[in-house]
Amino acid sequence: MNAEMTFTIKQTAEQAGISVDTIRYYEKIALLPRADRQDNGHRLYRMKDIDTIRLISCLKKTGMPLEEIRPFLAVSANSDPGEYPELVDRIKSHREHIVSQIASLQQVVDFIDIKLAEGKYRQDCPNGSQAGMGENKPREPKSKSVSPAEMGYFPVSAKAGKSPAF
Amino acid sequence: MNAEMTFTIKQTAEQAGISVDTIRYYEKIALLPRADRQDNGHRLYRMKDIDTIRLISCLKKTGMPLEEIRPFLAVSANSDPGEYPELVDRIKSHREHIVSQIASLQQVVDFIDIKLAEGKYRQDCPNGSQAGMGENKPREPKSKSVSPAEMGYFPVSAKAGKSPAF
DNA sequence: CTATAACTTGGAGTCGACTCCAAGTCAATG
DNA sequence: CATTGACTTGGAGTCGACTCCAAGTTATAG
Repeated sequence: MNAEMTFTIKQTAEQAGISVDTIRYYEKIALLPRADRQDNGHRLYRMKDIDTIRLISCLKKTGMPLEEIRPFLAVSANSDPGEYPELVDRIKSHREHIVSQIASLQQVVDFIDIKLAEGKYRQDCPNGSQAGMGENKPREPKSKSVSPAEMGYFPVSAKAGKSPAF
Repeated sequence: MNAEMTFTIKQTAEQAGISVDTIRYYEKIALLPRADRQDNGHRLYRMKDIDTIRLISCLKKTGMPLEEIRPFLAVSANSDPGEYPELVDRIKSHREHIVSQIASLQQVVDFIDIKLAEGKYRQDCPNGSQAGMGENKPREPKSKSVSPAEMGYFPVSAKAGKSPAF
């Protein structure tokens, strides 16, 4: 129950798994708020700052560009999304984006599995936006089968061709 | 069915959902093999080329850098992964990468849901149980993939409090 | 015959996200 | 007191992945 544990930029970088330069860069572009400084001018971080950096790393891993991460942090900082309906909308929309990304990734996994299983390749990985799939948590969704042709940028015979046996 | 349908670069770009410049760029960096040319020098594409480009787009969406996509295409082109055990290993490893990415994304979705549901934030997406594994050294040169140390997402236990578990 | 459109090429420019550097400050150490 | 090390700053450089441009060719339309 110590008062408040604090960290140097180096310790913070280690804990969050990113470089000190990156932390300074995030502050520079104001993705992170200006960190408190000690008397000697050194940056001082607290657990919540590390959590924020971790959140950034996590979102980045989902392929979200830094600019899109901003609204998440704004909400995060305020702990009150209800007050920012616009941000909430953006977040909800990004949630949908992520959900479809999950579907897309799952298809790639299926694709790989099929290829590896039968020693053949070729056949596209259905891309894109799919209509309305719900949420759910594919914990270990073994084979869910490559989805049927749905969306598609255009009405193409693309899906035609050789189907991977099965 | 006609023998072999062919497409111009523009049609190909439209079908694959990327720009013609990007197709030329991929050829320039040899991610795509040099396309056949017509008598007038124009590039000529076939369905399989479009499939390949779609595969690239799909893998890109999973956050894979172009250089890592190469081996996939090599296997794809040969339609015989069995002959390239090394490539198969890389692909398997990328499969794992994708699976963990899915977990990561699901984490973010859960995070958002919790956030939106209770109007509070804070609680990271973290590397939660990183009690005692070696941290990734900052000296890590060029590796952006998910280090094993980076994956320890909390299960949606975030409900109750916000006290970081350590 | 010219204009337009669709392509070709090599190369330059852009953008996001770092990553590195030089010069300086400050605290502790030999 | 000189050195070492961890930090500070502003700014330059890098890298991946495009994106745009100028100059040229070829095919078709008016």
